[in-house]
Amino acid sequence: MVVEDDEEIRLVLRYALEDEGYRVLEAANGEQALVLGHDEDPDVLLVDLRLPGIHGLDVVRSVRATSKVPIIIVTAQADSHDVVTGLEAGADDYVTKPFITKELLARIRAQIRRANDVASDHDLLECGEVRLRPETAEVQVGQRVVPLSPTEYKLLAELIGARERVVSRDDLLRNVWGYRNPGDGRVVDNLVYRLRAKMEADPAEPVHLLTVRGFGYRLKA
Amino acid sequence: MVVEDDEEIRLVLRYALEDEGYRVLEAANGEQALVLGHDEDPDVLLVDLRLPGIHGLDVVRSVRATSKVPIIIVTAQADSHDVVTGLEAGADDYVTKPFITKELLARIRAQIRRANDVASDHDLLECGEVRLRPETAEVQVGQRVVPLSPTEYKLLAELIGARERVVSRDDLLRNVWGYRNPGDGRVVDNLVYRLRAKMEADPAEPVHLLTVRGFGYRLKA
DNA sequence: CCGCACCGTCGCAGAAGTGTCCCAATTCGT
DNA sequence: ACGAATTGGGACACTTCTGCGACGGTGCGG
Repeated sequence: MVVEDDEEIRLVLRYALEDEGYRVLEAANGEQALVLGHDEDPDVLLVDLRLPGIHGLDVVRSVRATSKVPIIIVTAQADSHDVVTGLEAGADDYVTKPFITKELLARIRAQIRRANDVASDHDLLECGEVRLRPETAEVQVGQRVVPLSPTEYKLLAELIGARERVVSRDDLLRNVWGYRNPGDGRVVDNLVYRLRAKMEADPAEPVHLLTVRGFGYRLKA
Repeated sequence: MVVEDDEEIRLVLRYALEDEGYRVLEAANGEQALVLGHDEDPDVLLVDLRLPGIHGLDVVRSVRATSKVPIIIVTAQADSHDVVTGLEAGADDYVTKPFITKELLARIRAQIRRANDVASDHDLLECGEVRLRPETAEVQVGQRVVPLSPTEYKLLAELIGARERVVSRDDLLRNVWGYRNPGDGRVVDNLVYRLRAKMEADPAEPVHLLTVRGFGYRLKA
């Protein structure tokens, strides 16, 4: 995704990137960037620092707050203060305009390569003995590894995201099933039952996925 | 490790780095760099391109041939050709003299951080027993070698690129077929079926190209 | 001790996801 | 032009997932 207010530069970048086989998203300002970035989940961000509205640095920070996507700053001046600030805000690299296309492409390739390497072990979601593996859609409990169905996966991800806090049935219905109105049968209980059958050694005596009577469910380390 | 023939710059770097708590090795030329690097196995290399004797680029290549240690090029001129060549020789980053110490330090930190994350090789076209041969467009599975059609080749290349991670049908449609919008029939399943017929001993019980129900396909080593 | 709310357990049927095979359209070499 | 290889689409069967309801057990307050 290219975040850049100057249309001419955007086009130059688009053509250069598409020539290399990349799919390109364009954002002319920070707001667009945040919305588009959230919806489309791009593989790399090229961000101009000088943007109308939200400053590029804030875009970097906002994105970095929720994502590990590689961010390359494209800035008009070789201002080393901006660069340092940018890198510390979470950017991974930078180039200064006027940039040499070939160099930019090399840097993009490098970032993508690195992101692929990092992705595997770095997204590891875990809570105590329970480890979720996004790369294979499996749970590992102790030494045992079990494949999960899509719903089971989402449920467990939600619970792990809450660490050891209780998550109510309503919250689960909303975030896993996408329901709007609460109280929709016993879908959650069911899924928990099935999940326990997979990940608990003794499903009748769960040690990882606990019930908190009257409130919901939670994980325990 | 600082590889730099100018003693003054070496000292500047040494002091700056030691101030940050790093331990610094110095090499005044390429030969020293290779020997010292081999014996001491440093965490980061700072390499000047203009060296007496062996050229810095060749140092980069030699080191990169056997190691993944982060290499940062320190070059006297902002010559973009050198930079591109350097990055393609295997360097991870560069700064140009005169450099701002704070920026250099930020880049070193970034490289160390990223080196800790990296785990696997990436341009290797094999995964477990499955090995792709670009020059003949064939797969080798164990001892058996089978020719592939163009689409089969691309599909397998995509899967191998993902190592053992799951790849969704949408991703495959995008990256192998070049589709833009998801959900286009069952082309993927078909290709997988044909690929399994070629590379699996028992296509009904695949051991290499696995289905992850609800998510996509993945390879297994 | 009793009743109630809450939860575990299980069976069932429709829905969704895949494997398998066949066919037509296209491409390419002969 | 003809045939082989490739490839996308579709039909059908089969497996797995998933939502729902029913039943019974358990904890809690009166």
